[in-house]
Amino acid sequence: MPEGYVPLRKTEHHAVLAQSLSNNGDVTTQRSPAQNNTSSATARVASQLSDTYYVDNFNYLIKFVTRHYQHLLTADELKFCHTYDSLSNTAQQTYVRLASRSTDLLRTAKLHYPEIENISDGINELNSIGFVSKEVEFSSEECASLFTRAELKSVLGLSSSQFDPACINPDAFTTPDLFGDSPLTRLLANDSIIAVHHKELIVAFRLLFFGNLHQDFSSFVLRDLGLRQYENYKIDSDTVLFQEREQLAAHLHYYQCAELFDSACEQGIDGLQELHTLLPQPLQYDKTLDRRLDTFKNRIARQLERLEALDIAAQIYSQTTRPPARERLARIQAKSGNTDSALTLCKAIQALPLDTDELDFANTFGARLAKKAQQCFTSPARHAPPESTLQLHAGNLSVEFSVALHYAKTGKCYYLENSLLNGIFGLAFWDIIFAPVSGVFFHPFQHQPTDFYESEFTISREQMIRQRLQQIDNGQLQQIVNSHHYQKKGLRNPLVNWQWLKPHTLSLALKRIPKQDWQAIFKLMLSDIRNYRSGQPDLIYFPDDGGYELIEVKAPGDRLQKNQLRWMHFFNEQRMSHSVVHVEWIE
DNA sequence: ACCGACGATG
DNA sequence: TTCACACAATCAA
DNA sequence: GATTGTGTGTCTCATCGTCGGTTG
Ligand SMILES: [Mn+2]
Ligand SMILES: [Mn+2]
Repeated sequence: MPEGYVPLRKTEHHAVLAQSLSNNGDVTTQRSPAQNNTSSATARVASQLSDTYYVDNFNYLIKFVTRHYQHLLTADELKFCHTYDSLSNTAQQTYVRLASRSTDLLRTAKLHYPEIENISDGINELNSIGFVSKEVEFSSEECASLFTRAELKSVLGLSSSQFDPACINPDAFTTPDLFGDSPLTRLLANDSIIAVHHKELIVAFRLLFFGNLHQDFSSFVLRDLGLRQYENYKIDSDTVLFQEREQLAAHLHYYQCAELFDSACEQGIDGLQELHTLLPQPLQYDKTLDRRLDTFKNRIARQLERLEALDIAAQIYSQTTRPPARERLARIQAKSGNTDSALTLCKAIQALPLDTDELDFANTFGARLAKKAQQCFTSPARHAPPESTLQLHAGNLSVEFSVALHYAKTGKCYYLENSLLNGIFGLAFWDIIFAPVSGVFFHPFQHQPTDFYESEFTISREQMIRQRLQQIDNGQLQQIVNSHHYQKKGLRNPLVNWQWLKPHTLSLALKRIPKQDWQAIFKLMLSDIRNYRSGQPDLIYFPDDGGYELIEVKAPGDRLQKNQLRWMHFFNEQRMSHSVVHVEWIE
């Protein structure tokens, strides 16, 4: 099943090793990132949280939504905020603790909060105003998930090793045994079940505050512990993320649909089609909603393609503009023998491409289609990068490191892939990325402006970008990069990977690569950050004789990817030294 | 007894 | 809760 | 050669306790 992947988390955390290869041929491995940094941004680390931190954070959120969004809140939501405010400290503590648990049903015996003086007082108070229920009805499935397998086995008398909680008889928990006790009363002999209410309101509040649902209260904690440090950008208090209630409702609605994706996949074509009809309507004034909906529609349609429901997929693709919708549509048309409309679509993409990827597709795919159909189609010639072959002994190292080691004999060579150009771009334009453009910073936990990958990013900052390119022309690049590297070290930036960027490598790159080349690189990246932040060559090589070369390493059987070819094409046009090295293993 | 996944925590 | 890359399988001419 | 799907390394904040399964 291609979609619906199971994300697996690695608990074993391998220390990240940054290998730098010098021309004595020795391989130095450095542990990173530096914990005892002396620079300004990393000065504050490992602070302690106050003992009321979680209530403080919750109160902050409540205050934020009532202050900024009072007019958008429903009567229920307002009442919730008001009631919460009137609670005793103990009840507030208790509610925040309970609401931060992942399930709605909880066992009181499993609650251990030593900082709450008397948690049963808190629960009683919450019960009286309806924030929790002490009397709960629950299904046998819910009951099974509340207790451990050992507990269930012992109380149900099913000691079999093949015990499956999924097929417990619905009445099993309530059926009295010989002594007149039901399994449930035994499970609850020294325990009780409570239900936590109104958690869905907190979800809505999170959306109002963060603008998304993948961030939560841990953002506060991680910041306050100094584990995630954000740039101190100016938050735009004039613009507000949501104007209308229908907007909030639509986003919440979307997130509910997104959760259904996996099960819809399992239900096949009908399930996916049903899910598509379930989606909220877009709103003209909400571009974020458009983006979320279009991305999701593309995902549904892509899965329908896999199930060979091409017509339905095509219909959904044609409802969105977001790439790769037009690419997929053209492929479907070509596949179903509709060469003419596929070609027309390719020409439309060529005329008004929405991004680089789409344009490259139209050029290559259109040319191939036209050739087959013997029609006329114009597309730029493809660049064939200089290639060479290197014979190496197979060892423990990856191909990239093996080649780097080879080049280290005659210079310095680093395996940095996207980290180098991205990192220098991020440092060179740091202040512009975090510039106070209106409506791009809404809360203190953003690592990038909301429009970072949009085409408006460049337009909204045109003046600043022009100035920066001029400064680079005046020879100030090295100074700008170095000062940002020093001042901002450890702060989050969408393009800067601090562990891989060592000052030595930075200064070498800035010294060896001329400013005209940097200007061209930056202009290119600014033209489409999303598509040009990847595909950069594996290695950068600084020969002892001077100069530099960007090298993409290819093991036997591996070939250039689309985005890698794009960069090679650019290097060629800019007359920057580049090549592809094919490795042949010997012995 | 050991492990890996997972939730809770600050 | 990826994301970007390498790699393998498949199909078509 | 083109396309697609799958696997892998790297990246998440780090650590502790529990659960459930496998191994001895
Ligand atoms: Mn690579
Ligand atoms: Mn490579």
